[in-house]
Amino acid sequence: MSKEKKLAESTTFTDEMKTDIRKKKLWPYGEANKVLKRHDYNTDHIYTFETGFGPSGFPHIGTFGEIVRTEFIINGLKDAGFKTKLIAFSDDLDGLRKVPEGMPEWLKEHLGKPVSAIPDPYGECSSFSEHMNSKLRKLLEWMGIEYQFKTSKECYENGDFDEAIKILLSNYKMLEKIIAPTLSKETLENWYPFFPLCEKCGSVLTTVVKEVNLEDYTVRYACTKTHGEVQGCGYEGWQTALGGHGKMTWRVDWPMRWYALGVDYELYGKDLIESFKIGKRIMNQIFRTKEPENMFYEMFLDENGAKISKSKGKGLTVEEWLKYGTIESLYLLMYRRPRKAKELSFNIIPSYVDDVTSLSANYHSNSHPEEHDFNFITRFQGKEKTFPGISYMLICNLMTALKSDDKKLIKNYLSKQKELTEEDIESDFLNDMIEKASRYYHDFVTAKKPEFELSNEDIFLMGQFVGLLYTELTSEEIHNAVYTIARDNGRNPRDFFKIIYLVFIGQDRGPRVGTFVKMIGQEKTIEIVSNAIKSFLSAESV
RNA sequence: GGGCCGUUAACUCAGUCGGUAGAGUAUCUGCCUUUUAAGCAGAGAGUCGCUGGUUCGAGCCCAGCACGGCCCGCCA
Repeated sequence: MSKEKKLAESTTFTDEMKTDIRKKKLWPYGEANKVLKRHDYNTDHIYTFETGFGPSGFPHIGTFGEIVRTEFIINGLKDAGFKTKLIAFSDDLDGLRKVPEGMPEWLKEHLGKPVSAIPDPYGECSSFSEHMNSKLRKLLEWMGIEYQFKTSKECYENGDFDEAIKILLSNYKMLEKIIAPTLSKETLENWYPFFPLCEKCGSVLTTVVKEVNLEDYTVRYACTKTHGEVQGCGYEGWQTALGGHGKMTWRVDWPMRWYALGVDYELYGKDLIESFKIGKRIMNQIFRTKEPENMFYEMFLDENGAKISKSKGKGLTVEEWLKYGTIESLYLLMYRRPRKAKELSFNIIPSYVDDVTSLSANYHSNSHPEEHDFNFITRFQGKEKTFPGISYMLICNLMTALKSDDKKLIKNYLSKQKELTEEDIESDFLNDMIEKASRYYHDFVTAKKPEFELSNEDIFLMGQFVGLLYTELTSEEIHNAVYTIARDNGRNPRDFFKIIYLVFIGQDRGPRVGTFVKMIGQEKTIEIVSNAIKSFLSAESV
C-alpha cells in the first residue's frame, strides 16, 4: 500500500523534474540532460561521474578545473533532486617516465615503476603518488567537494577490474583491430593490452607479453623492452593478469574503468579526444554497452599561449589564484566557456573578481534567478550570497593612491565614496577581498618603500601643520593650510606635500591631504604625526 | 592527413529561453588650485570574420567559406 503510494509520488515528481530541467539551457544543464536521458530521468539511479588524475606530477589548475566543472553538472542534478556520485580516480599504476623538473635525481633509479611503488621524494607520504594524491584531496576537501577517491592500484588489487580484464583478454583479436590503426608497426608487433609488473625490477613499462593462457588468465612475459631512459632487466616468467599484478595499457584501461565502475559521465581535456574515441569503440564492441556521456574542455594556456604541462610545472596554480582572487572568481573562471582556451596570468584575476560582484547584483534583481550563472559559481548558494558592490580594481587603485593597504583606512575610504551598510563594511566578503587585493597590490603594484630623512625645518613645518589640527577644520581648509604654511616659510608646496606623505605613509605620494586627514580624523592625524616625528628624532640622536 | 576551438569597440573580454550591442582599459572633454595605474562627471568608438539559410525578428540556431590557434597522427 504505502509502497504503491510512494511509487506514484515518485513518478509525479519525476515528470515535473523532467520538464523543469529540460528547459534549462546553461551548459551544465545541457550536460545534465544528456546524462539524465541515459537513464530516462530515473530518480533512483545514482548518476556516476568520473574525473581522472595522473599522479605522476602535481595536480595543476586543469585537473582542478575538470573536477569543478564536473561538479557544476552534478550540482545542477542535485538541485533538481537527482542522486549523484563523483569518483576522483587516480591512475597510480602509471609508470614514471622521467624525473619531473625540480625533483631529486635519485628518482632516476625508480623510473619505469608505478608511481605508487616509488618513495615520496618529499618524505611526507607513503609513496610518490600518495604525495600527489594528498595535494589534490586537501584542496577538494577544503572546498567541500563531495567525492569518492579511488586509485588504480586499489581497484586492480581488490579485483574490481578482474571481470573486465577477462572480457578484454578473451576478446583480444577484436581489441587489436580497434587499437591497431593508432599504433606504429614496431609497437604493434609486440603489442598486448596488458603490461605485467616485473616481479624482479618492478617496472611496468618494459615488460612484453609472449604467451597467454586464457584458462586462468596468466601470461608469460619478458622484461626486455626499452622505454625512453628505462631498460628492462631481462627477467622472464609467468604472471596472472588479475589482482593487480600489472595493468591494462592506457587506451584500454580507460574504457575498462567506465565499464567496471559504471561511469555515466566524464569530462576530459581536448588532448584526449582520440583516446576517447578508441574507448568508445571498446565500450560498444567489446563490452557491448554505451560509452559514458561526455564533453571535452579546452586547455589552459600560460601567458605566452603555450599549454600548461605537469612536467614543466609552468602556469598559474590554484593556490596562486586563491592568493589574490576569491573562490567565486576561480569558479567563474572554470564556469565560463569551458571549450574556449584561456590564457592564464595574474592580471586577469581582478576582472574575474569584479565580474562575480556584477553577477551577484544581476542575479538578485533578475526575473528568472532559477536559471542563472550565479547559481553555479556559488554552488547553488546564490540566495545566501549577496556581494557588496565594491570593485576589486577600485580597492587596488585606492591602495596604490593611498600607498597603504591598511584595512581600516581602506574601509573608511570606501564608506565615504560608496553607500555601504555597516554590515557590508564588516562582511567576511569585504575583509577577504581587501586582504586579497592587498596581496595583489604588494606583489604586482607596489615598489619598495623609500627611506627618507627629515631636516629640522621639515619637522618645524610639520609642527605648524599639526598645530592647526587642534581646531576642527574642513578638508578644504586643511588642504589650503599646506599651501599657506609652505609659502609662509618660503618653501615649495610640492616639497611640503612630499614631506607630509612621507610622515603619514612612508611614501612620497598619496591621496589629497585634506580628505585624507578628515578620513582618518584630525585627532588621529596629530597622534600619527607626533609619533612619527618623535621616533624620527630619537633615531637621529642615537 | 584527422579533429576541435576561436573570430564582438583601439586592447582584453562579457553577452543569462532568439527580442534595440555591454564592461574594464585606452582615447577625448570638463571638474578637483602638487603627485599617482589617481578620483568624479560626460563623450566618441562595433556592417558582432565572410556568404547564404531558418525566423515576424539572429551576436546567439543551421550550412558553407576565410583567417587565427590548438590537439591527435610517439607513449601513457
